[in-house]
Amino acid sequence: MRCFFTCKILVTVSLVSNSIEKSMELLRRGAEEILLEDELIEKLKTGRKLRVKAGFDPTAPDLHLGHTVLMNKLRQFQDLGHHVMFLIGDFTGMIGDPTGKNQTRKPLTREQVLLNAESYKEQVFKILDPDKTEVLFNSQWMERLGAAGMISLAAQHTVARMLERDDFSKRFKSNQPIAIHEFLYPLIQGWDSVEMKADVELGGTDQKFNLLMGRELQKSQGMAPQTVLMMPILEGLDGVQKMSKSLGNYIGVNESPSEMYGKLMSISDELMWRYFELLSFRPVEEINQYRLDVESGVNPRDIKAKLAEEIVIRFHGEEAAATAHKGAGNKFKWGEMPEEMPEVTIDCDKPDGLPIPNVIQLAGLTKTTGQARDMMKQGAIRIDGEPVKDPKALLSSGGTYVCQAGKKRFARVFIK
RNA sequence: GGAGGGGUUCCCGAGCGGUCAAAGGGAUCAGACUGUAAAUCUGACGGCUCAGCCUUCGCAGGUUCAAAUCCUGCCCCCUCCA
Repeated sequence: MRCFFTCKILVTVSLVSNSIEKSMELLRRGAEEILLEDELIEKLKTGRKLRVKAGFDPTAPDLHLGHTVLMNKLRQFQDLGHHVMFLIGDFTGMIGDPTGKNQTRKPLTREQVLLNAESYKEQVFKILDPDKTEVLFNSQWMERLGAAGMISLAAQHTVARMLERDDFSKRFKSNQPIAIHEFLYPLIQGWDSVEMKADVELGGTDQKFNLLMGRELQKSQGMAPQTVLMMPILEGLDGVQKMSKSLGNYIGVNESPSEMYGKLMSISDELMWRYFELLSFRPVEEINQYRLDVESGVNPRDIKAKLAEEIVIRFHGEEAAATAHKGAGNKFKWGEMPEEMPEVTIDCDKPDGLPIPNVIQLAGLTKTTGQARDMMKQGAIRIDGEPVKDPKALLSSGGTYVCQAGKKRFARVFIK
């Protein structure tokens, strides 16, 4: 806005700086840290297409909303006309990024990596424009580097500096193992930046060390160091730990509209603001207004519904979002059943029928019959909507029953 | 290569001959409450044909009426020295 007034005086200069300021405003949104910001501004001033890099390990084949935080930022660069390079770390994937890990990762096989990479691409293009995105694999140059190259790369850094890194030093201090190859990971990620001639690299804040390594290596190769833009890590449904598949606290981009909607509605009120900040495309002013609304008594649930709707639309379209709303509706209240539920047929070999705990377990509603028994004691098991507490009660063959374990898990069971 | 410490149920972590399916915490699941929330309270949390039975305490043997606990060998991790 400041620029706006100066425009009147210095027309040519300010036209440029005005658009740069606008771009920066967009790029800064949600970003945790930009190293170095002035450097980025200088790069933008040159007016050339910047080479923007973001790398992904094809370790887990399914993208979740946490990944999209970064994608959204990439998309913004793309919209500003820059060159987005989507790097699939097929080579590094075989090492496993040690970031944030308190133990050594299990390496993936080549087949797994390639398979995951394919599915990655597919999902990524729900957000990025495929025509404007260059997809790269780091095996392309890493294989060519060879053992000798690897050693000279490794010579660029010292153990002491590696141990400066928080997760390494923590593991080191607490006597957890660190395998040698894990030290190679940041070096390779940095080397990718050299090979890709990256002007900017995006990554999560947990990637800081790896991202900065790119700068170091680029400098040592006589290149201008890349600007590093870090996005915060999205918390998972629990609101504490980062969203990740292995923790099971995620919302997958491929999940059904009603699942997605339901999960978004189940996040805490506190977390909702965080999701707005990092996932919503709504203007900041609008989100601030929501906050004020809630403070003055508006039910946070209704605001949360707006968020859920926006996200579902992004991945499934308007129409699906409308249905998601209904489908996810009052699913979790006692007495109301979802329209759709898994149907299961169970073979019964006994003349009297099957005990309910066994039916519940066989229908996949609980892992074990013991768990089903425990839930029965608490009145959490319902058959056709009626709580049943007797673990010896039988369901006879030939009948179809709506079985329910807790509020969320349903199945329509036919007993043969 | 040498010396020492350690591997317990999803995770952390007690136990160190019987009363141990194994304290406590976390995570998880369920019930109440509620806004499909959080917080809180309550309960469950190895498996089963469940008032009983079966399988677990790095792995394999052994001692004993009885072992997570004692002995032997092996595997793995960590620390210090070289």
